Amino acid sequence: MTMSNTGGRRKPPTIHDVAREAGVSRGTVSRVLNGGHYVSPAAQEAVNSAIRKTGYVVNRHARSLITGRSDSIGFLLTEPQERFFEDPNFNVLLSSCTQALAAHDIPLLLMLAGTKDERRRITRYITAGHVDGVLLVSSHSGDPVAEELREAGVPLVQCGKPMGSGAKVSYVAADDRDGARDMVRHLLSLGRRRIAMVSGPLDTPGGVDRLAGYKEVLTDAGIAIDERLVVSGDYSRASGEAGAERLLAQAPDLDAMFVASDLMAQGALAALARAGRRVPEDVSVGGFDDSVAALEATPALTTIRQPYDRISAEMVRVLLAQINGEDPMAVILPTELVKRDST
Amino acid sequence: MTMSNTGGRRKPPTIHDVAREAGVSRGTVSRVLNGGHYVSPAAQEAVNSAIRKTGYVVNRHARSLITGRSDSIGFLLTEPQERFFEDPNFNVLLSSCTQALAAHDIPLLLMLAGTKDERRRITRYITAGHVDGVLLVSSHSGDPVAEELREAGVPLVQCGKPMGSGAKVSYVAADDRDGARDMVRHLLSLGRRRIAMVSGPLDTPGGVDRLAGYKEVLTDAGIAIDERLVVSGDYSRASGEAGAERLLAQAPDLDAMFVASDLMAQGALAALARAGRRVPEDVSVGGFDDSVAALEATPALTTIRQPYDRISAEMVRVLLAQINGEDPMAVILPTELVKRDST
DNA sequence: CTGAAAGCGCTTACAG
DNA sequence: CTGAAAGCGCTTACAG
Repeated sequence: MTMSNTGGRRKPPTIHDVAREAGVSRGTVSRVLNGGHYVSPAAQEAVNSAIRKTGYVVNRHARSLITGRSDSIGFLLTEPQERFFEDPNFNVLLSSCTQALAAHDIPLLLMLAGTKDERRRITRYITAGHVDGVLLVSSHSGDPVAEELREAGVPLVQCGKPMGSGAKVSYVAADDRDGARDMVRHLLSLGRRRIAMVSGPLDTPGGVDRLAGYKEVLTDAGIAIDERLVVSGDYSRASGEAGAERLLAQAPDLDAMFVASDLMAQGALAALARAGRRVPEDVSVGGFDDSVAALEATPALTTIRQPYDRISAEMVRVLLAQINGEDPMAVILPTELVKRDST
Repeated sequence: MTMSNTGGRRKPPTIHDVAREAGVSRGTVSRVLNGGHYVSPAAQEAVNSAIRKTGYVVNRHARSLITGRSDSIGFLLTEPQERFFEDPNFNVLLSSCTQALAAHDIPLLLMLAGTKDERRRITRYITAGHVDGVLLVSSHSGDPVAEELREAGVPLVQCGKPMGSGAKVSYVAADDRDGARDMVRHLLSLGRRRIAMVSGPLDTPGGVDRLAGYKEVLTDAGIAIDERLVVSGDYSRASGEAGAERLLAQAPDLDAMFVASDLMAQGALAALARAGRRVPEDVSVGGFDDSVAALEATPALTTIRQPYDRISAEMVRVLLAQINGEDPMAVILPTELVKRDST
């Protein structure tokens, strides 16, 4: 028992050690490990106390070898990383997915596949069965990785509605269109009538749907859509700044701006400040996301909250269900208007 | 061969399939997989082409079961996550570590252990051998996890100099003290004489060392240290704002601020703007990190660049060496002054 | 240089 | 409810 442990790693106890300690067979130990079905209370008890005593932790490799499952999940980013890492939403998503999985004792493998080469390597790794399923963060349409994984039958859930074909892919998304509607209605309720919009990229669902919500509410209010009031950015801060500048040039009489992400709204705020427009006195500004960027902005941004904690939890739930044989499904979560100082 | 693949996952080829295809034994296949020693060129060739043909990918679980290695690395965060996720440096670190490991075909497991419970669970997981080594991001002194892992003999490298005991732990860090010296010298060269500092937390090495560099240069320049010119924050934006406000109250005649992180400097900039001080005309402001926060700031921040790409690469290199039996080592990387518009 | 064989630590029918 | 046994896919001495 008194093993000389000179810095090296001890050999961990195996199921065999537990069985000996508990006075049962390895099969019985395995049974209590896997749910305790068909095990007598006495054996159950003996095994549990032996596990505590030995400090036994299951060897996942041995288990995976036989079950054919890896008991791990991949978190895959298939686009240039800068975009995601710049975006505060990404952090929230990554950390809450990690936590949701931790609750199931499932480790998360982070996979970055920004280049073609990396995508090939990682697709191979995944299809070889090294993870049981994939949480995919990729907004653009026609992502080849998503398609390949789907064809290979890898359980998959996307964050955000996929643009592409109506293929049966699971996804979890906030209700972009409804969020946009809420924001524009709020702006209208403030008496604003020349409401501009900086949308997201129009090859992403968030870009398209938020713009659609904007147009819908204005039209319903009897306000004609003025194309000079609409520009689009790429969700980066810089593009929000450029977009706002363009709007100020095209439509100097604007009295509100709905910007499709908080980060872009930060940029818009900078452009407005430079142009000498006061926020919210002269121009009301609404963002989208309710990320830390909304609070960091000056003034603090009125925005549409995307429930990223719930999104992550649902992504994990849907993926786990799919791994267990359930069919794909889409989950749409409601957003919420958060009023702060910019409107 | 024409297996009906109704959406399910095909059973991947095994070493046995490759052996049959190549007309050799499984042992020989394994040998070429593991470096090709003691294999004839002909066999080598046959096996490689069989691998291509079958699309074989090694089953890591089977391999790990026998080698006793997991062929994966953990990236462990032992503090409340908000801190790290708010900090843009963290993203850079995480993504470049992932990439550095990908080059070795080693997957990275993300591990968040913000609470005591999680720390216990994860320590257990790690010491059970589920990862071969750990990249640890934890700045505070006396982190119990670091200590436990070290005692268990788990290969470990920390990001940043550990505060605690002079224990033999590997770490990789930027030269904080030297970076601080460069910044303060730069401020002096601009003619500034009432240079204030917002330091980091004084229970972190970055907090202590950057402050030491500041004091050293001033003293060398024959300027007495004025304690009213020194406050400390916790690296958050808010604490930078609060710190700058305190400085302005305590020492209204200050003509420069050296702020120990770009994020805090953003906050300081906001406080200065509110106080009506122009940057850099009235007050020169220097940051630290050269994170995206430096570029997002208005005006763009003069700062000290921490080479996070190199830091990550070195962390991975040192960890891999340690896994292969090498002794721990510390690596200190030089910083660089980046001049922008705030000084 | 190469094949046959043992064994890594676990799970799971199969008998009882 | 429980034990004995087979087998998951690989690596590695061991003979040749």
